[in-house]
Amino acid sequence: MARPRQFDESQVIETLMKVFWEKGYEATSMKDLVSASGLLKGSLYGAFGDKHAIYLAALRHYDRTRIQAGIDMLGGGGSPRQKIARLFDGVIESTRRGLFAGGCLLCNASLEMAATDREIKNEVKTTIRRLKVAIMEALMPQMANEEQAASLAAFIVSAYFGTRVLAKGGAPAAMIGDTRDHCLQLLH
Amino acid sequence: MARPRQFDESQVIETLMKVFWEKGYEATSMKDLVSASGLLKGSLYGAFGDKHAIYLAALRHYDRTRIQAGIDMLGGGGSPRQKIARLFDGVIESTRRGLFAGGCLLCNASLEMAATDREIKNEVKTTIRRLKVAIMEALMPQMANEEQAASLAAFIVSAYFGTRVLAKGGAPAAMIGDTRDHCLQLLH
DNA sequence: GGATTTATTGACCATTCGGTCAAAAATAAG
DNA sequence: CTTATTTTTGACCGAATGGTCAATAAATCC
Repeated sequence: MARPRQFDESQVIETLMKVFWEKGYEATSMKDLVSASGLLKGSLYGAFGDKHAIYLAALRHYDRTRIQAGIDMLGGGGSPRQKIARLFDGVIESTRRGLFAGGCLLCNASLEMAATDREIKNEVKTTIRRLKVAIMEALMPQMANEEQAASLAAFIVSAYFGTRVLAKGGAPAAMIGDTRDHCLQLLH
Repeated sequence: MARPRQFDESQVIETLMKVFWEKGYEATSMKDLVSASGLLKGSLYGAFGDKHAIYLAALRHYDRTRIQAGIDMLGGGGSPRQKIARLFDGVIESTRRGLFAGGCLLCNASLEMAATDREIKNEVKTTIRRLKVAIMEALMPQMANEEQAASLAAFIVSAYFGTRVLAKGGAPAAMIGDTRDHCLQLLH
């Protein structure tokens, strides 16, 4: 009954996300998004809405893919200690290789946007909670009770986010390794 | 022999810094800087250079004042444990009161600018090292050797930066308290 | 007071910004 | 084929962007 979309929405949002991921919200122009996606402005507005809506969609896509990948890693086999180690090893690995400069989109969004943008802040808050709960569940086998797990999980999220700041700030990979080691030390 | 400046440079840079601190680099316009400082564009360019140079000057001012204030706190009396506790209590305090939304300018700069701006990255890297060394020295009395102190300091910087991300992302103050407690736990 | 030097001022610049819209094109239903 | 519906397209918009500059003003030195 009508003309169909000539692109795959989820494929396009993956591309758009990467632009925001690398450059941040303000430094990304609609022109950047247009040329990265291959679509024209009108199509982007038609499919996703304005720049802000695209950013929000990108952030949700990041949650559904990258954060979920981290959570999946936590769900795999091994001791709590091994699971948490895997989380940090991902950062160390990508710092050593130094290919992609985006860091963590969730952290980027938290610092660039959350203070002035309620909608983004809510999204960030929700995703942080999701990650914390997943870490908590990974820890449970070794914990005396839920409160203990929750508080250690909060701590690990902090340390993890801290490594993302350090990594982007050009700190040596050894600092991230040190952080990892001390976190694991808290798991006996 | 010539007309003198009609403003106090260091007073103006304090004001300019606060604008970048709250809004970030890209979201801050020259108009913002003009109206915050009370100066006109030409005077700003004459005294500090272009927008990028002003940002760099602001970052250095942040190092000289706010980071130095943190370092001074570490230098005061008390056990290593008490000194580190003070560092985190500052974040918890300001999170609870929730007055100023800027978070930590050093973290903001690291995530917004360091990946794409070599000059900013160098400044960030230097300041992070300065902070790490200060923490290290605060820890020394309780450490077996310098390497141990260095690695624990790296870890504390990570956790500390992590709390700045969490705080801006709207995480509850309790999460920051949990982070603090687990850090202190590593100091006997 | 005249000369010299620097700071201030505000008009001005080209470019880019995010966003809109009417016309054209493509599809499916009748 | 006609009609109805939606997407695509690219020209277009006003506003805001970072930055420049010539004219003016204020100070010091001789």
